[in-house]
Amino acid sequence: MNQQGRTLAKQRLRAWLRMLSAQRGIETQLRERLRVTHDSTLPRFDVMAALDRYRDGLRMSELSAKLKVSNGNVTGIVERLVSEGLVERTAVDGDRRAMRVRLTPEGLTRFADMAADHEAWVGGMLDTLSAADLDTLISILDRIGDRPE
Amino acid sequence: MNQQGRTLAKQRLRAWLRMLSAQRGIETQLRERLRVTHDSTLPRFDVMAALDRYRDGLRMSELSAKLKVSNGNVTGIVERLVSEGLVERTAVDGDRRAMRVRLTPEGLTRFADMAADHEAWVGGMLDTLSAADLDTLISILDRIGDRPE
DNA sequence: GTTAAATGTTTTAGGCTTGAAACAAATCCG
DNA sequence: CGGATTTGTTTCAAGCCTAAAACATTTAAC
Repeated sequence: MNQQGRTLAKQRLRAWLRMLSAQRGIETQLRERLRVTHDSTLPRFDVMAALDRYRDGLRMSELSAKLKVSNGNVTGIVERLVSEGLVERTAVDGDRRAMRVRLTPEGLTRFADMAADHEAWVGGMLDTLSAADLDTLISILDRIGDRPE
Repeated sequence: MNQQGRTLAKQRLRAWLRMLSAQRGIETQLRERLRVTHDSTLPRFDVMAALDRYRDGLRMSELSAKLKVSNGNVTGIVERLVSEGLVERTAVDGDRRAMRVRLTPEGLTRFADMAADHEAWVGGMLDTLSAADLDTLISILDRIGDRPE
């Protein structure tokens, strides 16, 4: 490999490490604030956000696909949300294997509260970026080919 | 808040969600490949990368600070690396509370192998980005203020 | 219709992660 | 000095996460 290729590879690695660092910093903040302010966690927030967007509910497998996490993982998180009364599971008629999950009325209002804070927190952490920066960032991120093969 | 502020906040949220999505996609790939090719994990790789950079070793607390994870977390990961013979812990003289952790010779060569693959994998996933994109991305990420208060 | 394959979900085993509590050693301070 | 605080690390309880196995149900293929 030539010099240019080597340098480019190093630069890509550097970019990845910065992404990782920024992401961890932001997540640490969000996790902490969600815990203190709403006695909740990021994974629960993520599940509720998906269900808030799909008000008719989602199947377990749709949920794990949206969130890009394993099926078994979602099972546990939903279980806790159900026991907190924020989410409910109903049978899907026509397919006795599947479960439909959706927010309860309580879950809906609780999520609205959390989402408002969440948006403000993220906004605060990214407030050093201009509208142009944000557009640029999004367009670059969208071009990352992180799919297998 | 005016229309512009609202839109900007939404755009920031959108940028954050893209970061998260790209990051998860890349991590999923790296985790899988590290597992299949080197029978290892990302957290172990991260610890070894830090120790590879600081050949004289690091204290447990320095290690957790570099990696931005909790102390207790590092304890467990180092424990497994020690049992695999890739890392060793020695007393710090002058302070009987502290431990110095470093790669073993075996750990050093094993890490070199993994790091080469890792760099190539990351390079492959970011190969749609030009040198200019990478510079832009890094400069934007570096301006994110993810520190508390 | 019966068997075989595929699909949807949960369970399991093991590892990662955190925040808080526990412990030990070092330092501060009267 | 001797007690109080701080510092470095581990332990603990709980939750998150994955891959693989197990299970139930549905669909496909004879």
